[in-house]
Amino acid sequence: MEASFSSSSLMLVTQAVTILEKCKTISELRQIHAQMIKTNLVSNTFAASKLVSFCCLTGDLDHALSVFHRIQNPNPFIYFTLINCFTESSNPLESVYLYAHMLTCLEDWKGIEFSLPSVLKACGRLEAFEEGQQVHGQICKTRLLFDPFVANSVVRMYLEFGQVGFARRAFDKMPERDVISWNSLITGYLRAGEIELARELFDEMPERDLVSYNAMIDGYGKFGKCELAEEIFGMADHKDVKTWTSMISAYVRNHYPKKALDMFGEMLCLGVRPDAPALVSVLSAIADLGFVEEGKWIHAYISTKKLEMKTGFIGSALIDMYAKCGHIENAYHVFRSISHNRNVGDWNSMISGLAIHGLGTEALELFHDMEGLKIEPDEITFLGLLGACSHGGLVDEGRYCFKIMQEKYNIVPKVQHYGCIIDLLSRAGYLEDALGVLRNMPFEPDVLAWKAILSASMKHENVVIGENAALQAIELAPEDSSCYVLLSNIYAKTGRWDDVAKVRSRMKQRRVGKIPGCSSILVRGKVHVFVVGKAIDEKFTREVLSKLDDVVSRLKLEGYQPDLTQVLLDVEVEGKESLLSVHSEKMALAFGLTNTSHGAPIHIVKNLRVCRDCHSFMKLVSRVYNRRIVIRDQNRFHHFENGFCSCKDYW
DNA sequence: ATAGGGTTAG
Repeated sequence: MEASFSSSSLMLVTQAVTILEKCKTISELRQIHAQMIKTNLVSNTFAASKLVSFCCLTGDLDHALSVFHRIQNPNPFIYFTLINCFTESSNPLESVYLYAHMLTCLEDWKGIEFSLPSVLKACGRLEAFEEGQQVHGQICKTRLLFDPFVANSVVRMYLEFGQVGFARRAFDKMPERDVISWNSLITGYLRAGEIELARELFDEMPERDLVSYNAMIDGYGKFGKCELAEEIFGMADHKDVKTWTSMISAYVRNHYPKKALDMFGEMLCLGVRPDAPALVSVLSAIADLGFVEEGKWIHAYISTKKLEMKTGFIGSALIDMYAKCGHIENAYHVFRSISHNRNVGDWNSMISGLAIHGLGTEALELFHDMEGLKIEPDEITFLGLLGACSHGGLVDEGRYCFKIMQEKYNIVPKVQHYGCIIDLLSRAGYLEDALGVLRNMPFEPDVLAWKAILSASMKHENVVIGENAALQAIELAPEDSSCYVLLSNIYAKTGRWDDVAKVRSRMKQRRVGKIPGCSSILVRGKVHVFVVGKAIDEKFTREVLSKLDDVVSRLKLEGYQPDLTQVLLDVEVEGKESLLSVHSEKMALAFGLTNTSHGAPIHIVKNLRVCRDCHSFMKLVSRVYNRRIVIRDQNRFHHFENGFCSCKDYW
């Protein structure tokens, strides 16, 4: 039949291919296919190959395969097209079959090397280690190993299996190594946490390109080695937006948000255009700092550059930034503006945002909408929801979320989810129930679980449970100062000053330092930072202390009595009082009162939890001075207005 | 056809 094709059928082939190229839908494709069968064009290798590629493009893989099996002399390229497609499909096994088929059917193996990276990738996706080794074996027996793409793909496959040792051996046996071989292995080591080995390779490699530096910076950042990341960053002569983003996110991850923000500024000065990942990481730094002005600038930048909010993380990063800067309405505004293209991350950011503002009911409503739209929640959604219930004191709702997460959505709770539910129950006063969950969960209780019980015991004045929880927490995290502080709080509260002293000396012995409380406030575009009794910029200290004196006297007229129960030291009442009155958030507030216009809201960010005395102090100030005060503490927001706090004194 | 950066989380 094929032999009888003449110049006129060649025209038919050309025609068919032209039509195929214009074809848009699967049904059109099927019509063309039918036509090709009628005219026997399917037996023409070229036309049929074209048909196969178009089927692949449209994702109709079954169809592609059935056409393929009728091709009389398939060439390596058509195998390559199919293998490539199947590797990325839900059925990567087919590409291994096709590979075997190819080896037996093709007489001339020229061109098969193009398929090998895909076949190796398919083995990786199938977690078929032995098959992968077999393919590797075949490669070693041929000249294929001299193809850099093939040899590098072998390394890549072993890394995907998590077999760094095998990858290293394949790397060592490569006849030639190019920069990609080195980079692959370096990233492999970094992902496996072998950062020293990665560095050795990095130092050893004959030539480096940009990717080598970027990979090292990112790898160091992910393992908490900011200084080393900085070293590599300094070594890189050329930097692109990924180099900068790697360094910025290293800072973000290791809680140096200010450095991250400065680095972003430097990048802009050098004329490097930020793309979506760069903006997302700087937004996360800004969220940490609570610098809403900077955040608004980024938001405007995104709008003018028309960067897509529907794909990727831009939407959720913006929502998170506004929520963490205390502007929950702006967060909601962004959330609404992307109503047509929301992904689960956008919902999660909004739910968690509502949670930290104590808006539990609103978070639950949002979840309800989400369910209505059939958007599949994930484990982070439930962390947000449980947190929302916890902050809002919604015990039954929290229990319900914990239940449906498992029963309706088949999500196996992680230790964090148990932590949330323990926090929820204990905070609401169900200390015994919380202990029950802690004892029965399929994990060893971690520090945070015990700390949840501990702080709830403080709140509900249960010394016995509290003391035990504190001891457990200290056992698990002897370096964490907050556990000692809470334990000594318990003793202080019951007047057990000897025990307070013991805790303090144990802290000294173990060289555990108490993290100093620290509050910051943004005034006229500049951030001012305060610690107990002083301003970091010392020239403000006197002014602030004297203002604070005035405020305290005025509040006392309104019935303010300092709550001394939370001061740890065994000192005279007067000493306690003076210590309490200069807590960092009070300092920041006093500064805010004098330096912002009357009636303007005051935003403060604090690194620790706000203490009970500061809390009642802020409530009174909000009424007496008629100011809205927004404080973000370690865990959540407090909105003070007209004598009340949004947390309803439940925090 | 093989190598590099991003969100939400007790």
